[in-house]
Amino acid sequence: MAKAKRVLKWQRDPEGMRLRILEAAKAEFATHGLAGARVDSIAKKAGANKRMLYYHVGNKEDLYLEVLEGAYEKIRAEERGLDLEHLEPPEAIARLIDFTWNYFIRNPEFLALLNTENLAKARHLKRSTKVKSMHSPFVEMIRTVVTRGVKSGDFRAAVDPVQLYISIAALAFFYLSNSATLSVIFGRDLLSKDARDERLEHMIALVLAALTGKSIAAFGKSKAPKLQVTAQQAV
Amino acid sequence: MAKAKRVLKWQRDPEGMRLRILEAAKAEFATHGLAGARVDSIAKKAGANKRMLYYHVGNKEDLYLEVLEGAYEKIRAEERGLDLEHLEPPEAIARLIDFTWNYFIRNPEFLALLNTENLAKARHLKRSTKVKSMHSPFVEMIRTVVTRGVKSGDFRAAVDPVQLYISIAALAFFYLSNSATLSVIFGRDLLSKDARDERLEHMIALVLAALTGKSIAAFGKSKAPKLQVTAQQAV
DNA sequence: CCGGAAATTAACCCGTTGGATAAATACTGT
DNA sequence: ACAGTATTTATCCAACGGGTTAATTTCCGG
Repeated sequence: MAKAKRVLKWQRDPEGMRLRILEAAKAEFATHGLAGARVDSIAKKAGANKRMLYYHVGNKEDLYLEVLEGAYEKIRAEERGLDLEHLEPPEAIARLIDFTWNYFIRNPEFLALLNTENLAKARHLKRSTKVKSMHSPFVEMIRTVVTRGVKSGDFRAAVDPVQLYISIAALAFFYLSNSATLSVIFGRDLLSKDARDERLEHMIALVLAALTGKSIAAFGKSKAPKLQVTAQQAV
Repeated sequence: MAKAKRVLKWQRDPEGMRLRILEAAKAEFATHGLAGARVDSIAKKAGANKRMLYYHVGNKEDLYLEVLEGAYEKIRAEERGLDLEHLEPPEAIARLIDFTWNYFIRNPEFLALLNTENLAKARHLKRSTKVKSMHSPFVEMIRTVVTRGVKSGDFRAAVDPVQLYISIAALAFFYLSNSATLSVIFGRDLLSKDARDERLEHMIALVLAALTGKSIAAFGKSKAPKLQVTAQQAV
């Protein structure tokens, strides 16, 4: 009877199963893209059966969309916890950059998912009702910081918050998302601790120098590490 | 005899065929990624037969690598024609940004290919002998511009040319590569003529303001359109 | 304790896809 | 001309992969 009885049958756990499926799917889609992802592989990783995916979520594309929406929800949630209102404008921008950078580092699948979705020309995102509704009041948050900075004299000129946000995301996103090819091209490991610190410093220096007019050298060394926004995990 | 004789048999054209295959492959890989690309589809688009791909290039991955190498060669070639040496440092940087931006716009497949390769963790690029040897003397070109700018007093502080190059590429790359999702999120068409002009202006303003210390507003409106670097096609 | 719904498994279906084989056709040098 | 090679076409196939069907097991309300 020792081995004979198999593994105590199985237990029911719909919610848990659903989560495990989505988690496994996120990993799979992130590493292989939409077309490269294998449904069977997701099932196995989730400790499930292929049929379960269809039972709990839907077909491959539904699954993918759900994963994508989840990813957006997660970052937006963390962003909301940033509250830049109570910081001096330059500090606020620095914190935003720091957060964005570290979020991307902590969640590499997010980068991959976005790239995958853009390869698909945002085909899935377009048909998503959820995501469209959550276009963050984040832009407003940034707009406030910028105008506040201009008034206080910290910033020299107003900047379109959308442009600024995209630029900040760009500086971090591109570096991390393309670190593999860039590392080969430039022959240096761009993901080493030192390289990452240097990059964060550079980004903050670049943006703040542009906004404040102070020398790009004024934002060196000390700044970045100090304000480490690790932001409470929002899940 | 009018229709009977078919289409005059066929003509031999190895080089032409090879080019058509690579061109078709570039388009296919760019739109569907590596896993999503279909060999048959490439063949059809090239006006060829699947067997031809294997005959002239090799299997799917070989084909992909060749396309990727070609893409790198092309941009490096155009970059070489930029000669920033004869420009005032700020002009040189502006021109570099302008060129990068317009190159990306003219060659959207390049962006997609890079993303695809990064999804694959640069697996193919690593085993490429060609690409590694051509890591542009481009970095040196930029380094020269920067140090020249510092000496002349145009720039306030020296910046690591690699960081600067990555940042410039980032500002353009991310915006264009992610325009699909960003457009959905922000609810505006980021690829309209106006939006593109605005973006170019913003990028130049941001980088030059950071480097020179002049107000971010000083680089408005007029600058960008004037120096249109369309760069002679290098193929 | 039992009947039925919910959850899970095992097995199969069938179009697709990368790749291979073999035969046909054009071209080249001699 | 003609042999030999380079190029191209026409089929074929085994594996894969998404999706489905049907049977099995757990659980919950009455």
